[in-house]
Amino acid sequence: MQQKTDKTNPSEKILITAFECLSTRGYANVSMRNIAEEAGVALSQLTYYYKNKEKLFIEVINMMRLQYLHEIEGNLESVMGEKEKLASLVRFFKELIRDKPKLLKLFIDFIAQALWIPSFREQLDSLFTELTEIIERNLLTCTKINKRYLGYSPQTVAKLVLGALLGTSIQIILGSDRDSAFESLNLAESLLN
Amino acid sequence: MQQKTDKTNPSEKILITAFECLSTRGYANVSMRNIAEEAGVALSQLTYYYKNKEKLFIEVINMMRLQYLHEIEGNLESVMGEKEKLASLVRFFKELIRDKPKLLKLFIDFIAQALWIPSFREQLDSLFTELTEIIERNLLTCTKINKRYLGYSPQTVAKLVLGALLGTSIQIILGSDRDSAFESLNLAESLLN
DNA sequence: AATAAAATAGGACGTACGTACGACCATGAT
DNA sequence: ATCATGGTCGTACGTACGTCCTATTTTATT
Repeated sequence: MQQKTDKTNPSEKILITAFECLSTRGYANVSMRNIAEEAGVALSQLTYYYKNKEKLFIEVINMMRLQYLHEIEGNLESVMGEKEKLASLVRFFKELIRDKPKLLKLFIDFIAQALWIPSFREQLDSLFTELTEIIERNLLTCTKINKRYLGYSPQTVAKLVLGALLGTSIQIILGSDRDSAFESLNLAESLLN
Repeated sequence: MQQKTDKTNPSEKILITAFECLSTRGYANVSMRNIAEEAGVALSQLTYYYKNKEKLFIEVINMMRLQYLHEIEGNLESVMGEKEKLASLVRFFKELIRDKPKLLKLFIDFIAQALWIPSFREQLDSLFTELTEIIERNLLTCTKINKRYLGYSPQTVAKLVLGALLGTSIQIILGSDRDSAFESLNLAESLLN
Protein backbone atom coordinates (compact mmCIF):
# COMPACT_ATOMS: atom_id res chain seq x y z
CA MET A 1 0.00 0.00 0.00
CA GLN A 2 2.75 2.38 -0.92
CA GLN A 3 0.92 3.52 -3.99
CA LYS A 4 0.92 7.21 -3.21
CA THR A 5 4.69 7.50 -3.01
CA ASP A 6 5.23 6.50 -6.60
CA LYS A 7 6.52 8.84 -9.20
CA THR A 8 6.41 6.44 -12.14
CA ASN A 9 3.97 6.66 -14.97
CA PRO A 10 0.61 5.15 -14.11
CA SER A 11 0.80 3.06 -17.25
CA GLU A 12 4.22 1.74 -16.29
CA LYS A 13 3.12 1.17 -12.77
CA ILE A 14 0.19 -0.85 -14.05
CA LEU A 15 2.44 -2.85 -16.33
CA ILE A 16 4.89 -3.67 -13.56
CA THR A 17 2.14 -4.58 -11.14
CA ALA A 18 0.50 -6.71 -13.79
CA PHE A 19 3.74 -8.58 -14.27
CA GLU A 20 4.00 -9.08 -10.56
CA CYS A 21 0.47 -10.44 -10.26
CA LEU A 22 0.52 -12.57 -13.37
CA SER A 23 3.88 -14.15 -12.64
CA THR A 24 2.83 -14.93 -9.09
CA ARG A 25 -0.70 -16.20 -9.52
CA GLY A 26 -1.27 -16.77 -13.24
CA TYR A 27 -3.47 -15.23 -15.89
CA ALA A 28 -6.61 -17.10 -14.91
CA ASN A 29 -6.29 -16.29 -11.23
CA VAL A 30 -5.64 -12.59 -11.51
CA SER A 31 -8.43 -10.12 -12.05
CA MET A 32 -8.26 -6.62 -13.42
CA ARG A 33 -9.43 -5.49 -10.00
CA ASN A 34 -6.49 -7.22 -8.31
CA ILE A 35 -4.01 -5.43 -10.52
CA ALA A 36 -5.74 -2.07 -10.14
CA GLU A 37 -5.83 -2.41 -6.40
CA GLU A 38 -2.21 -3.43 -6.05
CA ALA A 39 -1.11 -0.71 -8.43
CA GLY A 40 -3.09 1.84 -6.48
CA VAL A 41 -5.12 3.03 -9.44
CA ALA A 42 -8.76 2.91 -10.39
CA LEU A 43 -10.00 -0.13 -12.24
CA SER A 44 -10.99 1.94 -15.22
CA GLN A 45 -7.41 3.07 -15.65
CA LEU A 46 -6.48 -0.39 -16.83
CA THR A 47 -9.09 -0.16 -19.54
CA TYR A 48 -7.96 3.36 -20.31
CA TYR A 49 -4.35 2.40 -20.94
CA TYR A 50 -4.59 -1.18 -22.14
CA LYS A 51 -8.11 -1.66 -23.45
CA ASN A 52 -8.63 -5.09 -21.93
CA LYS A 53 -7.07 -7.94 -20.00
CA GLU A 54 -5.83 -9.75 -23.06
CA LYS A 55 -3.98 -6.74 -24.41
CA LEU A 56 -2.55 -5.98 -20.99
CA PHE A 57 -1.03 -9.43 -20.79
CA ILE A 58 0.35 -9.03 -24.27
CA GLU A 59 2.09 -5.85 -23.21
CA VAL A 60 3.51 -7.56 -20.15
CA ILE A 61 4.96 -10.29 -22.32
CA ASN A 62 6.24 -7.72 -24.75
CA MET A 63 8.03 -5.87 -21.99
CA MET A 64 9.75 -9.06 -20.93
CA ARG A 65 10.58 -9.86 -24.52
CA LEU A 66 12.30 -6.53 -25.08
CA GLN A 67 14.21 -6.84 -21.87
CA TYR A 68 15.43 -10.39 -22.00
CA LEU A 69 16.02 -10.97 -25.68
CA HIS A 70 18.57 -8.20 -25.56
CA GLU A 71 20.06 -9.65 -22.43
CA ILE A 72 20.46 -13.05 -24.03
CA GLU A 73 21.98 -11.68 -27.17
CA GLY A 74 24.27 -9.41 -25.16
CA ASN A 75 25.49 -12.36 -23.17
CA LEU A 76 26.16 -14.39 -26.27
CA GLU A 77 28.00 -11.62 -28.04
CA SER A 78 30.23 -10.91 -25.09
CA VAL A 79 31.94 -14.29 -25.18
CA MET A 80 34.00 -15.87 -27.92
CA GLY A 81 33.94 -19.38 -29.24
CA GLU A 82 31.02 -21.66 -29.76
CA LYS A 83 31.63 -23.69 -26.65
CA GLU A 84 31.70 -20.63 -24.49
CA LYS A 85 28.58 -19.27 -26.14
CA LEU A 86 26.71 -22.48 -25.50
CA ALA A 87 27.89 -22.47 -21.90
CA SER A 88 26.73 -18.90 -21.61
CA LEU A 89 23.27 -19.79 -22.89
CA VAL A 90 22.91 -22.68 -20.49
CA ARG A 91 24.13 -20.47 -17.68
CA PHE A 92 21.50 -17.92 -18.61
CA PHE A 93 18.75 -20.50 -18.22
CA LYS A 94 20.17 -21.72 -14.95
CA GLU A 95 20.21 -18.22 -13.56
CA LEU A 96 16.70 -17.72 -14.82
CA ILE A 97 15.50 -20.75 -12.94
CA ARG A 98 17.38 -19.87 -9.82
CA ASP A 99 16.90 -16.14 -9.61
CA LYS A 100 13.83 -15.38 -11.67
CA PRO A 101 11.50 -18.37 -11.46
CA LYS A 102 8.55 -16.03 -11.64
CA LEU A 103 9.59 -14.97 -15.12
CA LEU A 104 9.75 -18.57 -16.19
CA LYS A 105 6.36 -19.28 -14.68
CA LEU A 106 4.92 -16.33 -16.53
CA PHE A 107 6.36 -17.75 -19.71
CA ILE A 108 4.94 -21.23 -19.12
CA ASP A 109 1.55 -19.78 -18.27
CA PHE A 110 1.70 -17.70 -21.42
CA ILE A 111 2.48 -20.77 -23.49
CA ALA A 112 -0.62 -22.49 -22.14
CA GLN A 113 -2.82 -19.46 -22.76
CA ALA A 114 -1.48 -19.36 -26.30
CA LEU A 115 -3.08 -22.74 -26.86
CA TRP A 116 -6.51 -21.16 -26.79
CA ILE A 117 -6.14 -17.42 -27.42
CA PRO A 118 -5.16 -16.56 -31.00
CA SER A 119 -3.49 -13.24 -30.25
CA PHE A 120 -1.30 -14.89 -27.64
CA ARG A 121 -0.44 -17.62 -30.04
CA GLU A 122 0.75 -15.14 -32.63
CA GLN A 123 2.96 -13.40 -30.15
CA LEU A 124 4.39 -16.64 -28.83
CA ASP A 125 5.11 -17.83 -32.31
CA SER A 126 7.21 -14.78 -33.10
CA LEU A 127 8.89 -15.04 -29.72
CA PHE A 128 9.89 -18.60 -30.51
CA THR A 129 11.14 -17.47 -33.88
CA GLU A 130 13.24 -14.71 -32.39
CA LEU A 131 14.73 -17.07 -29.86
CA THR A 132 15.69 -19.65 -32.44
CA GLU A 133 17.16 -16.95 -34.64
CA ILE A 134 19.35 -15.74 -31.79
CA ILE A 135 20.58 -19.26 -31.19
CA GLU A 136 21.19 -19.77 -34.86
CA ARG A 137 22.98 -16.49 -35.31
CA ASN A 138 25.29 -16.88 -32.35
CA LEU A 139 25.87 -20.57 -31.95
CA LEU A 140 25.52 -22.21 -35.28
CA THR A 141 27.34 -20.13 -37.81
CA CYS A 142 30.67 -21.85 -38.09
CA THR A 143 30.91 -24.64 -40.60
CA LYS A 144 32.27 -27.08 -38.08
CA ILE A 145 28.92 -27.33 -36.39
CA ASN A 146 27.05 -27.51 -39.63
CA LYS A 147 29.11 -30.51 -40.55
CA ARG A 148 28.52 -32.27 -37.30
CA TYR A 149 24.77 -32.22 -37.62
CA LEU A 150 24.98 -33.16 -41.25
CA GLY A 151 21.69 -33.08 -43.01
CA TYR A 152 20.02 -30.92 -40.44
CA SER A 153 19.64 -27.20 -40.94
CA PRO A 154 20.92 -24.79 -38.29
CA GLN A 155 17.32 -23.84 -37.66
CA THR A 156 16.49 -27.41 -36.76
CA VAL A 157 19.41 -27.56 -34.38
CA ALA A 158 18.42 -24.26 -32.83
CA LYS A 159 14.89 -25.48 -32.26
CA LEU A 160 16.14 -28.57 -30.55
CA VAL A 161 18.42 -26.54 -28.31
CA LEU A 162 15.57 -24.25 -27.37
CA GLY A 163 13.24 -27.19 -26.88
CA ALA A 164 15.64 -28.99 -24.60
CA LEU A 165 16.23 -25.89 -22.52
CA LEU A 166 12.54 -25.15 -22.27
CA GLY A 167 11.44 -28.68 -21.51
CA THR A 168 14.11 -29.19 -18.92
CA SER A 169 13.32 -25.88 -17.28
CA ILE A 170 9.68 -26.87 -17.00
CA GLN A 171 10.65 -30.04 -15.22
CA ILE A 172 12.89 -28.15 -12.85
CA ILE A 173 10.31 -25.52 -12.05
CA LEU A 174 7.56 -28.04 -11.46
CA GLY A 175 9.41 -31.06 -10.17
CA SER A 176 10.18 -31.69 -6.57
CA ASP A 177 13.86 -32.48 -6.86
CA ARG A 178 15.39 -29.48 -8.52
CA ASP A 179 19.00 -30.44 -8.15
CA SER A 180 18.85 -33.63 -10.15
CA ALA A 181 17.01 -31.88 -12.96
CA PHE A 182 19.56 -29.10 -12.89
CA GLU A 183 22.13 -31.65 -13.86
CA SER A 184 20.23 -32.25 -17.08
CA LEU A 185 21.10 -28.76 -18.19
CA ASN A 186 24.77 -29.49 -17.69
CA LEU A 187 24.38 -32.67 -19.64
CA ALA A 188 22.67 -30.82 -22.45
CA GLU A 189 25.68 -28.59 -22.67
CA SER A 190 28.22 -31.40 -22.83
CA LEU A 191 26.11 -33.32 -25.27
CA LEU A 192 26.01 -30.49 -27.75
CA ASN A 193 29.74 -29.94 -27.68
CA MET B 1 -27.14 -34.20 -28.88
CA GLN B 2 -27.02 -37.96 -29.03
CA GLN B 3 -27.02 -38.27 -25.29
CA LYS B 4 -29.99 -40.57 -25.02
CA THR B 5 -28.50 -43.31 -27.14
CA ASP B 6 -25.61 -43.90 -24.79
CA LYS B 7 -25.27 -47.03 -22.79
CA THR B 8 -22.09 -46.07 -20.95
CA ASN B 9 -21.89 -45.22 -17.29
CA PRO B 10 -22.85 -41.65 -16.55
CA SER B 11 -19.60 -41.20 -14.66
CA GLU B 12 -17.59 -42.50 -17.60
CA LYS B 13 -19.60 -40.43 -19.99
CA ILE B 14 -18.82 -37.37 -17.91
CA LEU B 15 -15.16 -38.22 -17.81
CA ILE B 16 -14.93 -38.69 -21.55
CA THR B 17 -16.86 -35.53 -22.27
CA ALA B 18 -14.69 -33.66 -19.80
CA PHE B 19 -11.61 -34.81 -21.65
CA GLU B 20 -13.14 -33.71 -24.90
CA CYS B 21 -13.98 -30.25 -23.58
CA LEU B 22 -10.78 -29.68 -21.68
CA SER B 23 -8.51 -30.79 -24.46
CA THR B 24 -10.36 -28.63 -26.95
CA ARG B 25 -10.89 -25.42 -25.05
CA GLY B 26 -8.73 -25.60 -21.91
CA TYR B 27 -9.40 -25.77 -18.20
CA ALA B 28 -10.07 -22.08 -17.76
CA ASN B 29 -12.46 -21.88 -20.69
CA VAL B 30 -14.62 -24.87 -19.85
CA SER B 31 -17.36 -24.67 -17.26
CA MET B 32 -18.99 -27.46 -15.38
CA ARG B 33 -22.17 -26.49 -17.18
CA ASN B 34 -20.51 -26.98 -20.57
CA ILE B 35 -19.43 -30.47 -19.66
CA ALA B 36 -22.79 -31.37 -18.19
CA GLU B 37 -24.60 -30.10 -21.23
CA GLU B 38 -22.40 -31.89 -23.72
CA ALA B 39 -22.53 -35.08 -21.70
CA GLY B 40 -26.32 -34.88 -21.61
CA VAL B 41 -26.39 -34.91 -17.86
CA ALA B 42 -27.55 -32.56 -15.15
CA LEU B 43 -25.02 -30.17 -13.74
CA SER B 44 -25.36 -31.62 -10.30
CA GLN B 45 -24.27 -34.99 -11.58
CA LEU B 46 -20.76 -33.70 -11.97
CA THR B 47 -20.66 -32.71 -8.32
CA TYR B 48 -22.21 -36.01 -7.42
CA TYR B 49 -19.54 -38.09 -9.11
CA TYR B 50 -16.48 -35.87 -8.94
CA LYS B 51 -17.04 -33.42 -6.12
CA ASN B 52 -15.68 -30.40 -7.95
CA LYS B 53 -13.98 -29.11 -11.06
CA GLU B 54 -10.48 -29.58 -9.75
CA LYS B 55 -11.03 -33.23 -8.88
CA LEU B 56 -12.73 -33.86 -12.19
CA PHE B 57 -9.71 -32.58 -14.09
CA ILE B 58 -7.47 -34.72 -11.93
CA GLU B 59 -9.48 -37.77 -12.88
CA VAL B 60 -9.27 -36.86 -16.55
CA ILE B 61 -5.49 -36.62 -16.30
CA ASN B 62 -5.40 -39.85 -14.38
CA MET B 63 -7.37 -41.60 -17.07
CA MET B 64 -4.88 -40.44 -19.69
CA ARG B 65 -1.99 -41.42 -17.46
CA LEU B 66 -3.24 -44.97 -17.09
CA GLN B 67 -3.87 -45.27 -20.78
CA TYR B 68 -0.71 -43.83 -22.26
CA LEU B 69 1.95 -44.81 -19.78
CA HIS B 70 1.12 -48.40 -20.53
CA GLU B 71 1.13 -47.67 -24.21
CA ILE B 72 4.57 -46.11 -24.06
CA GLU B 73 6.01 -48.89 -22.00
CA GLY B 74 4.41 -51.49 -24.23
CA ASN B 75 5.95 -49.87 -27.28
CA LEU B 76 9.37 -49.78 -25.71
CA GLU B 77 9.25 -53.37 -24.56
CA SER B 78 8.18 -54.65 -27.94
CA VAL B 79 11.40 -53.63 -29.69
CA MET B 80 14.94 -54.74 -29.03
CA GLY B 81 18.10 -52.70 -28.83
CA GLU B 82 18.63 -49.27 -27.45
CA LYS B 83 18.66 -47.56 -30.81
CA GLU B 84 15.35 -49.09 -31.75
CA LYS B 85 13.86 -48.22 -28.39
CA LEU B 86 14.89 -44.61 -28.73
CA ALA B 87 13.48 -44.52 -32.23
CA SER B 88 10.28 -45.98 -30.90
CA LEU B 89 10.01 -43.31 -28.25
CA VAL B 90 10.56 -40.52 -30.73
CA ARG B 91 8.04 -42.11 -33.05
CA PHE B 92 5.53 -42.19 -30.21
CA PHE B 93 5.88 -38.46 -29.71
CA LYS B 94 5.62 -37.78 -33.41
CA GLU B 95 2.42 -39.77 -33.64
CA LEU B 96 1.13 -37.99 -30.59
CA ILE B 97 1.69 -34.64 -32.23
CA ARG B 98 0.25 -35.72 -35.52
CA ASP B 99 -2.70 -37.83 -34.45
CA LYS B 100 -3.55 -36.70 -30.95
CA PRO B 101 -2.63 -33.03 -30.65
CA LYS B 102 -5.55 -32.58 -28.29
CA LEU B 103 -3.94 -34.90 -25.80
CA LEU B 104 -0.75 -32.90 -25.95
CA LYS B 105 -2.64 -29.66 -25.51
CA LEU B 106 -4.38 -31.08 -22.50
CA PHE B 107 -1.00 -31.97 -21.10
CA ILE B 108 0.48 -28.53 -21.68
CA ASP B 109 -2.57 -26.88 -20.17
CA PHE B 110 -2.27 -29.18 -17.20
CA ILE B 111 1.37 -28.23 -16.76
CA ALA B 112 0.42 -24.57 -16.60
CA GLN B 113 -2.39 -25.20 -14.14
CA ALA B 114 0.06 -27.13 -12.01
CA LEU B 115 2.00 -23.91 -11.58
CA TRP B 116 -0.74 -22.53 -9.36
CA ILE B 117 -2.86 -25.43 -8.10
CA PRO B 118 -1.07 -27.60 -5.53
CA SER B 119 -3.05 -30.79 -6.17
CA PHE B 120 -2.28 -30.54 -9.88
CA ARG B 121 1.36 -29.96 -9.13
CA GLU B 122 1.56 -33.11 -7.05
CA GLN B 123 0.00 -35.17 -9.79
CA LEU B 124 2.23 -33.68 -12.45
CA ASP B 125 5.30 -34.33 -10.37
CA SER B 126 4.55 -38.01 -10.07
CA LEU B 127 3.68 -38.14 -13.75
CA PHE B 128 7.08 -36.69 -14.59
CA THR B 129 8.70 -39.19 -12.27
CA GLU B 130 6.91 -42.10 -13.88
CA LEU B 131 7.90 -40.94 -17.33
CA THR B 132 11.56 -40.56 -16.46
CA GLU B 133 11.52 -43.95 -14.81
CA ILE B 134 10.14 -45.54 -17.94
CA ILE B 135 12.86 -43.93 -20.01
CA GLU B 136 15.51 -44.98 -17.54
CA ARG B 137 14.25 -48.51 -17.29
CA ASN B 138 13.99 -49.10 -21.00
CA LEU B 139 16.64 -46.97 -22.61
CA LEU B 140 19.45 -46.50 -20.19
CA THR B 141 20.21 -49.82 -18.65
CA CYS B 142 23.13 -51.05 -20.70
CA THR B 143 26.57 -50.02 -19.56
CA LYS B 144 27.53 -48.67 -22.94
CA ILE B 145 25.23 -45.74 -22.52
CA ASN B 146 26.25 -45.15 -18.99
CA LYS B 147 29.82 -44.84 -20.15
CA ARG B 148 29.02 -42.40 -22.86
CA TYR B 149 27.40 -39.93 -20.54
CA LEU B 150 30.12 -40.41 -17.99
CA GLY B 151 29.52 -38.61 -14.76
CA TYR B 152 25.81 -38.21 -15.36
CA SER B 153 23.30 -40.52 -13.78
CA PRO B 154 20.76 -42.34 -15.96
CA GLN B 155 18.09 -40.27 -14.26
CA THR B 156 19.73 -37.10 -15.46
CA VAL B 157 19.88 -38.43 -18.99
CA ALA B 158 16.26 -39.50 -18.81
CA LYS B 159 15.17 -36.07 -17.67
CA LEU B 160 17.00 -34.46 -20.52
CA VAL B 161 15.42 -36.83 -23.02
CA LEU B 162 11.98 -36.11 -21.64
CA GLY B 163 12.71 -32.39 -21.54
CA ALA B 164 13.85 -32.29 -25.13
CA LEU B 165 10.82 -34.22 -26.31
CA LEU B 166 8.45 -32.06 -24.30
CA GLY B 167 10.03 -28.74 -25.25
CA THR B 168 10.22 -29.62 -28.90
CA SER B 169 6.63 -30.83 -28.91
CA ILE B 170 5.50 -27.54 -27.43
CA GLN B 171 7.20 -25.67 -30.21
CA ILE B 172 5.64 -27.88 -32.82
CA ILE B 173 2.16 -27.61 -31.37
CA LEU B 174 2.32 -23.84 -31.02
CA GLY B 175 4.60 -22.83 -33.83
CA SER B 176 3.45 -22.01 -37.31
CA ASP B 177 5.89 -24.15 -39.27
CA ARG B 178 5.39 -27.62 -37.99
CA ASP B 179 7.53 -29.41 -40.49
CA SER B 180 10.78 -27.73 -39.62
CA ALA B 181 10.23 -28.33 -35.94
CA PHE B 182 9.42 -31.94 -36.64
CA GLU B 183 12.92 -32.30 -37.92
CA SER B 184 14.20 -31.39 -34.48
CA LEU B 185 12.77 -34.61 -33.14
CA ASN B 186 14.70 -36.58 -35.73
CA LEU B 187 17.81 -34.70 -34.79
CA ALA B 188 17.25 -35.46 -31.14
CA GLU B 189 17.18 -39.11 -32.01
CA SER B 190 20.43 -39.06 -33.99
CA LEU B 191 22.13 -36.95 -31.39
CA LEU B 192 21.43 -39.41 -28.64
CA ASN B 193 22.74 -42.37 -30.56
C1' DA C 1 -7.82 33.46 -17.82
C1' DA C 2 -10.30 30.47 -20.89
C1' DT C 3 -10.82 26.38 -23.05
C1' DA C 4 -9.83 21.99 -24.94
C1' DA C 5 -7.83 17.61 -24.05
C1' DA C 6 -6.10 14.06 -21.24
C1' DA C 7 -6.34 11.54 -17.09
C1' DT C 8 -8.74 9.66 -13.22
C1' DA C 9 -12.41 7.99 -10.43
C1' DG C 10 -16.38 5.47 -9.09
C1' DG C 11 -19.81 2.67 -10.02
C1' DA C 12 -23.28 0.06 -12.65
C1' DC C 13 -24.37 -3.73 -16.08
C1' DG C 14 -24.90 -8.03 -17.54
C1' DT C 15 -23.19 -12.36 -17.24
C1' DA C 16 -21.05 -16.53 -15.86
C1' DC C 17 -19.27 -19.30 -12.50
C1' DG C 18 -18.77 -23.26 -8.85
C1' DT C 19 -21.29 -25.08 -5.45
C1' DA C 20 -25.09 -26.41 -2.49
C1' DC C 21 -29.69 -27.82 -1.66
C1' DG C 22 -34.08 -30.16 -1.71
C1' DA C 23 -37.27 -32.67 -4.36
C1' DC C 24 -38.23 -36.60 -7.34
C1' DC C 25 -37.67 -41.33 -9.17
C1' DA C 26 -36.19 -46.05 -9.80
C1' DT C 27 -34.73 -50.18 -7.82
C1' DG C 28 -34.32 -53.82 -4.81
C1' DA C 29 -34.61 -55.75 -0.16
C1' DT C 30 -37.61 -56.71 3.65
C1' DA D 1 -46.55 -53.25 -0.07
C1' DT D 2 -43.33 -50.47 2.12
C1' DC D 3 -39.38 -48.30 2.57
C1' DA D 4 -34.59 -47.19 2.30
C1' DT D 5 -30.99 -46.19 -0.85
C1' DG D 6 -28.57 -44.43 -4.65
C1' DG D 7 -29.11 -41.85 -8.58
C1' DT D 8 -30.99 -37.82 -11.08
C1' DC D 9 -32.74 -33.38 -11.75
C1' DG D 10 -33.78 -28.41 -11.61
C1' DT D 11 -32.78 -24.52 -9.50
C1' DA D 12 -31.17 -20.94 -6.49
C1' DC D 13 -27.34 -18.59 -4.01
C1' DG D 14 -23.64 -15.75 -3.54
C1' DT D 15 -19.88 -14.03 -5.74
C1' DA D 16 -16.67 -12.48 -8.99
C1' DC D 17 -15.63 -11.13 -13.38
C1' DG D 18 -14.54 -7.96 -17.69
C1' DT D 19 -16.29 -4.17 -19.67
C1' DC D 20 -18.58 0.11 -20.18
C1' DC D 21 -20.28 4.78 -19.08
C1' DT D 22 -20.40 9.24 -17.17
C1' DA D 23 -18.79 12.71 -14.20
C1' DT D 24 -15.01 15.09 -12.26
C1' DT D 25 -10.34 16.64 -11.89
C1' DT D 26 -5.88 17.77 -13.72
C1' DT D 27 -2.89 19.32 -17.35
C1' DA D 28 -1.56 21.77 -21.34
C1' DT D 29 -2.34 25.28 -24.93
C1' DT D 30 -3.53 29.70 -26.38
